[in-house]
Amino acid sequence: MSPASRSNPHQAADREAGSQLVKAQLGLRELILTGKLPAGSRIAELAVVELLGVSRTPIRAALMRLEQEGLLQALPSGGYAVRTFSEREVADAIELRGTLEGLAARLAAERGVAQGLMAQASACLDQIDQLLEGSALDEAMFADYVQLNARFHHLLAGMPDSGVLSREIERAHGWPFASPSGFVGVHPDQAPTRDTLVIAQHQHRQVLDAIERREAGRAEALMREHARIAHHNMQRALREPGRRALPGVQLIRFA
Amino acid sequence: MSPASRSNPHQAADREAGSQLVKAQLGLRELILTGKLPAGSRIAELAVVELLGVSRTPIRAALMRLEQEGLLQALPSGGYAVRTFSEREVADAIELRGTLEGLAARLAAERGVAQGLMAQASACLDQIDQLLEGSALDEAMFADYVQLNARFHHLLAGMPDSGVLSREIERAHGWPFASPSGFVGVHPDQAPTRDTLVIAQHQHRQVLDAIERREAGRAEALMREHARIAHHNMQRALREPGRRALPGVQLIRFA
DNA sequence: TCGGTCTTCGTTGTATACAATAAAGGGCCA
DNA sequence: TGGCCCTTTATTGTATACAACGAAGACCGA
Repeated sequence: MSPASRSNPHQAADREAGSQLVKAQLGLRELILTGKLPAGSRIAELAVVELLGVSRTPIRAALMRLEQEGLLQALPSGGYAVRTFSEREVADAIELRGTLEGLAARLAAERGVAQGLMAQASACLDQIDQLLEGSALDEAMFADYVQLNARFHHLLAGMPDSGVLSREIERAHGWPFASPSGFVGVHPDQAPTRDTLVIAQHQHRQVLDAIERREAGRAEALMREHARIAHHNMQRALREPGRRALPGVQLIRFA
Repeated sequence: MSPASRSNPHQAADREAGSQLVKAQLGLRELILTGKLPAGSRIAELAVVELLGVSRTPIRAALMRLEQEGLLQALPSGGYAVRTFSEREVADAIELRGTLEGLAARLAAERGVAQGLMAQASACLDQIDQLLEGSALDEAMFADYVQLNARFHHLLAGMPDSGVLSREIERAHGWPFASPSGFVGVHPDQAPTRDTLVIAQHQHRQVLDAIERREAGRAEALMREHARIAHHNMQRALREPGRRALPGVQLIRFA
């Protein structure tokens, strides 16, 4: 029995959890982000086979996908290594995301957005408001914020109704630290201050307002600036002592 | 013998031409762009095996890559289909490229560019000037233009010295019609007028000038506007009678 | 003792066999 | 004759066997 301790790969339970490829992709992602596969190290396929209990074929497929996503680096002699990022590359990734989201906001303003979608986005922001009005600043609150924030950014990416663009934005979100809530740790120690979230939420509102008023240039500029909060959060988070808790930070090389 | 008429896959001749994966990827790309695999149709892996003389494994890898590139669409029931594009999706892809190249130009201006790289770009533009000064408007001239133009855009993508960004720009160039010279057919009939090329070249010069003077905003705006030439060329080219000669146009659905 | 070369081993790229699903066609019943 | 179900077939997802390349170590010679 080679793929270690696997149940029959074609049973219903496995299909529920998705295909072997999905299992491999999620598993690999987790292994990388949690640092179980050290940053910069080469990845041996057979090692992953033992770790995940999936045969080489879906593992190789997952490796290819993660390389496209940018988490892995293809080695010239074959195989892959866990990619590391310079601080500047992280900043570039954030700037890239801001630019793409800015484009989305501009196009949304220029083209107009379906009523229902705007309502969903607005409702999402209402929920964030409620969250911020509550006095709790605990783990659960930050976890909720991360989720709602991700939802808002997802809705915004869909507003221009452009498959091409929304796809690229989702790609940009793939980098763990470039994603909208990348540096919003769930532990209060590493979490940004409440004021930071208030500022971010203000920008959310203004962007939606600009889109509604069809003020394209303003919408774009706001989204760009909004992304820079992540850059600010990064600089703060990286200098904190307990930063290991943030998933993926160990992928960043320091100067 | 299953992979039809293959020479031994591990002979030197094959390695020269690159791995089987590269062969499959390039071959599939060609089959799609030339329309031998009809737009919208499902792709049967075994059919491609016979067409390219490569086994299923590298073919599947190539299919995955082309799906990431955006030329193929993953079907929910498994497998892939040749993706088709609405006219608006093409426009979006061009706008996306312009935005990314605009970001590159802005960052280049903000950060400054190595002397050697600027010199290369400048020399490239000199060559285009020479081309336009010559009176010939034949196939060879357009082919040269396409090559030099691609080179300039590639150099520009590298100017911010950002692996993250240059990679995304190259991705955006992957769409055949969104690439910088996408609608510059090599047949004079479908080629843009000389004046169009003169305008484009003027923008090239101005962008370089803006970057040199560290005028970031101007550099960005110029590159965005520059990409819109492609949009203009598209609208012209799509209404021409002999447009079949342009590779990839058959992927575009009309309203 | 050091350098070079040869060998061996591990790892990846490729091909193919197998299992399961989805679609298509034919047959049966109403 | 039309609709539904069953069977059959084609095609994908997965596992694994095999071949070649690259790296590390051992051996030999100087």
